[in-house]
Amino acid sequence: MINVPRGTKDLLPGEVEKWQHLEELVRHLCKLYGYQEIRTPIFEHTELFARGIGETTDIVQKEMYTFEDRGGRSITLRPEGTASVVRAYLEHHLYNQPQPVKLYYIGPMFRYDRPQAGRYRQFHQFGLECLGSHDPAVDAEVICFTWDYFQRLGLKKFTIELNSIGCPICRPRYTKALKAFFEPYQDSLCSFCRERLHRNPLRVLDCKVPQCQELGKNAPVLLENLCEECQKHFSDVQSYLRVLKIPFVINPRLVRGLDYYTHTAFEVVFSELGAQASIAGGGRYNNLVEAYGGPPVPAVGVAVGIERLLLALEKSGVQLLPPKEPIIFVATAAGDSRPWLEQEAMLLLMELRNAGFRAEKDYLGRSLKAQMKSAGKIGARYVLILGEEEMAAGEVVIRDMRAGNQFSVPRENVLKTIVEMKDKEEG
RNA sequence: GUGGGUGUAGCUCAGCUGGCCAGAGCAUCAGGUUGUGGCCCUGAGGGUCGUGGGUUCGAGUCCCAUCACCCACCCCA
Repeated sequence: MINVPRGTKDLLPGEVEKWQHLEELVRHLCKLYGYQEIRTPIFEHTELFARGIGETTDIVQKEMYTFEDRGGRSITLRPEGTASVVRAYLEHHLYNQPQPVKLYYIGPMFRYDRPQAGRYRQFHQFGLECLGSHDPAVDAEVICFTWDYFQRLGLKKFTIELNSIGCPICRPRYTKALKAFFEPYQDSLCSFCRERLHRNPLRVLDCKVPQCQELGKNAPVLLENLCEECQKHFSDVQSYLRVLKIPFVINPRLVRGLDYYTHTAFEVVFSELGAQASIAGGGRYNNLVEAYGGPPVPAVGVAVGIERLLLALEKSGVQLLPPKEPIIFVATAAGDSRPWLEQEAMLLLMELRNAGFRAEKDYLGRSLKAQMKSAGKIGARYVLILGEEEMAAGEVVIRDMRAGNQFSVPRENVLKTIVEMKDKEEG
């Protein structure tokens, strides 16, 4: 018996419909916001991620699905979407198109993590990337999209956390000050933070160990040390959000690991999910395109985790299953002429489907009784019964499964009658 | 990668301190007379008790290992 690989799962009927619904809304909103879909490969040269995401991050250091292909190339299953989009933007010279270029993607991502609630090795994201504009309005648009999307789905109790992590001018200045601040207390920090202090000092402020928190209380605050330009950008983004009436809270400890990330950082948190509370994250990355060897193109983006969103929606009591298409079941009565009736049934199915109805019949050679039973089980709205006698008289029985009554109509009027009943029902 | 919990039919679970206990409900399929559903009744199929070792006369039931899932840490979607 072979099972799915660890950290992956099958999506069965009953569940996929929810995914389809989420995806449809993504596509619909992207149309409204002017984002066009881009499909990139799910694997790339390892170097793309190593350079773009950062050699020092956990993703690159221990979470990548990397392998050598038969040609000896190092290949990695994408752990996130931005790197590929930027690669494609450069590779196809999209910077020569009218700017900004607004793209969205949707699909599987892969990280070799230890699975737990809301965390899988193959998980799914959709994301937006807007390349080519510095305008804080774009930051606001991306956040607005995210908020709009969750709002339309009916998600409750989520929080948009916002921060600015500065730029290559002010952040290094700040991290240096931060290091200088903590260094005298190094021995009092937890072992993780001692490591963090070198790799990513901002994270020390986010540590949960009480002692580290205590020490961090008097540390310099990034938001108070932004350069003028960063401050302006940050306050502009906030102004836009206020005008749009999008609620947010400022979380000074919200951090992005790398130098390519600049200015805006935001996350959408659904606290009831526990340890994996973050259902979306995004921000600006004004230096990534250049880092990949392209022109200096500013950009901002967001990624939404579908599995986590689904969990959050469930906790919000959101019903995602769309109403089912009414089923018309064609049954045949037993008897010597059943083979012929079966052919008639197939023909009727086709007619119904051509007219836009969902139509089904039995394929297990069941008795009429059993056919009725299974029609009831799958929730058929009407059952058309092809009986020997009626057919001989040129008639078909239409049974209304909800009302529990039935009547005969001439064979040639079956479609017409069904359409009439449907129209009547829909008022 | 570290720590804790769990693992019995498709699903939810029972099986006390090791010995006819391999079970229930639901689901599936078939019947309840001759051409009709939803309720009810009857019956059937389906399990190497996660896997592999070990202890024992004998192991779902004890021990070890392994795998998977869940939860937490790390990190993130």
